Amino acid sequence: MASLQSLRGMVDLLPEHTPLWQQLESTAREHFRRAAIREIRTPLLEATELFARGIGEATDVVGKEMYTFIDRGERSCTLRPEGTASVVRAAIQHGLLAQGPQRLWYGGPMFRYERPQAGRQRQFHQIGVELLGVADATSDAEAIAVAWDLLADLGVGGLQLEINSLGSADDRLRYRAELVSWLEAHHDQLDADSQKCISTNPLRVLDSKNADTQALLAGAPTLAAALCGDSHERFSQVRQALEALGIPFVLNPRLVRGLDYYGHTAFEITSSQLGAQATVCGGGRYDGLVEQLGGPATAAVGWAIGLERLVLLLSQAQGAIAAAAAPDLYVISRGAAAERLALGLCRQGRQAGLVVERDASGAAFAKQFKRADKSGAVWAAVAGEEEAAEAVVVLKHLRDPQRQDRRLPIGAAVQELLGRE
RNA sequence: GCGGGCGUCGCCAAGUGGUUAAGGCAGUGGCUUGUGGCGCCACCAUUCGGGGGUUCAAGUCCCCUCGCUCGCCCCA
Repeated sequence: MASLQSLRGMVDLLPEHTPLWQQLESTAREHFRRAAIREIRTPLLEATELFARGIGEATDVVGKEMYTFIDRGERSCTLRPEGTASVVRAAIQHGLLAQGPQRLWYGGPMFRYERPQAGRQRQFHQIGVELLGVADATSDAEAIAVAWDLLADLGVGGLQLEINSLGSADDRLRYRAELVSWLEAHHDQLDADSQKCISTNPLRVLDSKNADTQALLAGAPTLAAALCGDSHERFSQVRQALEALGIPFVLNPRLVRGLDYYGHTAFEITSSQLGAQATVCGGGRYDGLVEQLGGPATAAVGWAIGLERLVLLLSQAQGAIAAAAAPDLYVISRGAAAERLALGLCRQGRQAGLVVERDASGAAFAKQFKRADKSGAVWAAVAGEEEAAEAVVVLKHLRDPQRQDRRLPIGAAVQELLGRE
């Protein structure tokens, strides 16, 4: 088409799709409300430095996926590629952390310049939870439980929770050195992508999708073995808490995160019903981030759910969700005076709480009745020249041919329908 | 950034080089000058994402380009 199109990776959600999104969002809101987690809304646009410092300069997200530009004030700005950094920035900026632990959730569009594929767009939507100022292992489990219960309640099938411990910063530093020397010793047996990772982000080699590399890694030093006693103990407490909650999980010693701020607990919830992009929810602990962004030392744990993938799952699981409700009343009119009368009826009906649709086509009555029928409305109100002259409308039941039509002034017609609903 | 698949009406979709590009859905008008759901009739792509080329002849073959899509990387 030569006509204008949306930008690559930027999709329109048409009216037939928005009900599912609305249902999903309202279910999430209800879960957060019950968990005493409050909403925070931050700007879509932030200083580039926030993400560079928060997520990590060396990550792919910051290195090659951000929508960054210089604004008219010569500032480098970036459309948020994720939500955590903004939430932490806002918490620091407004001194929320001085008021005790913060239980926050956020939602909305995020932007990453990637090649679109199933379940991945350039403008995509996340909903996420951040628990700031909580250091105990049970909070990790609580955060996971909120995500797990939400997904289960939405009816997402084939869920699996995978967890791992990335250990403390010291643990990772030590392990990283061990791993790098091992990887270098086996350099020639690795796939090309993994070879490139050795110098930039060696831990990522662990979850390579290359089968040969995975087989080779069986002999590599493990992250678990590199954890210090405290880290081990902490991870064990998280697992015990999950067991106590009855939330099933599998240990995945190869699970690592792509954002630099994570440490200790890392987890992903995947669905077997998705294709290559199987992760619906990802998160973990990030005890160093608040301080790194200039705030007080604050322990924290959080996660994000990708809504596009969720919608993909839900739309194939339950088929198309019920479309918007049919109107209570469909108003048919013809002729200038009748159209004015019909307009007034619509307004009164709506003010009274009815869902009212008006046919503004001025087409033949037969046509308008066809559309009234198709709209799914139970009642139709008809106004033509005769009715307009008497200031009444004809109320007609569209689903029961036995019912008599009634001629009523518009106020009485609205009352009549309210009584019957 | 790198691979594979695909691109014919708003949607689905025939069409395997030969004169006027099936059909279905949706839409519009009518049969029915003010009463629907069924039925019937008519209308609805001078054009096959765009641009070049090959050929007497191209939606059908070739090249380029754009777009969509799936996967890699990475991530939710």
